[in-house]
Amino acid sequence: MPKLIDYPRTTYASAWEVAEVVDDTGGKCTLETCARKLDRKVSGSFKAIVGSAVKFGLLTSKRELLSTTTLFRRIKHAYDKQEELLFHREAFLTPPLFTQLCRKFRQRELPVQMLDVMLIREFDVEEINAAAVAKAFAEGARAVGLLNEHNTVGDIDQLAAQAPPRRELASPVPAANSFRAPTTPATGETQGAVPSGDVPNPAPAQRPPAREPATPDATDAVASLFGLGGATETPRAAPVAPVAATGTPQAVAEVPQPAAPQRTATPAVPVRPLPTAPASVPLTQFTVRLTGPGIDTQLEITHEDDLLLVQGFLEKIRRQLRG
DNA sequence: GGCATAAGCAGAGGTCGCGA
DNA sequence: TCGCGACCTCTGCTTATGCC
Repeated sequence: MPKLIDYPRTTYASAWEVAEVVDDTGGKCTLETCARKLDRKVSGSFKAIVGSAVKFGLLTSKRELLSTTTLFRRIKHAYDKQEELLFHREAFLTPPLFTQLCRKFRQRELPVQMLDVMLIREFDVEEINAAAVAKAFAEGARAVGLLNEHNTVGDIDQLAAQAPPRRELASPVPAANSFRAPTTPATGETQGAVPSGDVPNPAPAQRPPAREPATPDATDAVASLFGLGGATETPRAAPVAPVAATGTPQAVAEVPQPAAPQRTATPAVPVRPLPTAPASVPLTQFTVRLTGPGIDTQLEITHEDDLLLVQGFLEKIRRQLRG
């Protein structure tokens, strides 16, 4: 097997399309059959879509045999549109990376233009995948109602808490979500708090823990750019979907986090205040301020390496200008 | 014989270059 | 930008080997 990535590289819509085709064939079919039904070949790009469907918890894939999951069937057989949207949301948040992004930008503006940079720097997303993953996230979040027209990310916990009690289908209790990080009694997290259908559920020890941000502390300059340093919440591998299989909406098993910032008062793009006492700035400290669409912040340069970051952002801006 | 470890192999799925 | 398809990578399974 290749290096496994735990984030989808294609859009939720394309993953859903593949899952629907599998469902049309009776809930089970081979990769080849699925491709044929979509008038496509079993190519690398098609495998990427199937891989995304698996990562969204819509399908399972074993030995070229694709099967729909309980989560997919829940969506398909939702009682009403509201419930359908709720389950779509659950599927969309199955990849831990997407959950972390939603938590990170909870009720704040998603820096769409810089999202790929953040994915690379903070979430260990491969550079070659970053743009696709950023697109997949933005499009999917919009589709499931987690991102509004102002690019503000909804509060996934609040939305889930508002959800009506789950009306179970007559199906077995779904297995614990394979994408969730195993929980430890020490942290009080509940393992498999999220039903995700029959997604393959290898022993937690066999899977890497859900991705943690590469540099969750306040020292990450990109995080600082968006006011997401240590003072703000850190994305965790906490479970996402807050609806328990027993039918009662539950609060997500949050791990202890630093005091949450005043979310409602947080500007879309937080601006770090300019130093009020320039006289106290060391002679070796420089500051670069960047303002523009979706960004208004400053970078403090105290080390040669910081210049690389500035160069990266300038390059990004250059690409935007060339647009 | 039982267990631990290494080696070999198959296959899933990600990567990459190319073309439409 | 997207799809194709060859190629690459590496996990998990099976088998072989060595040690007790």
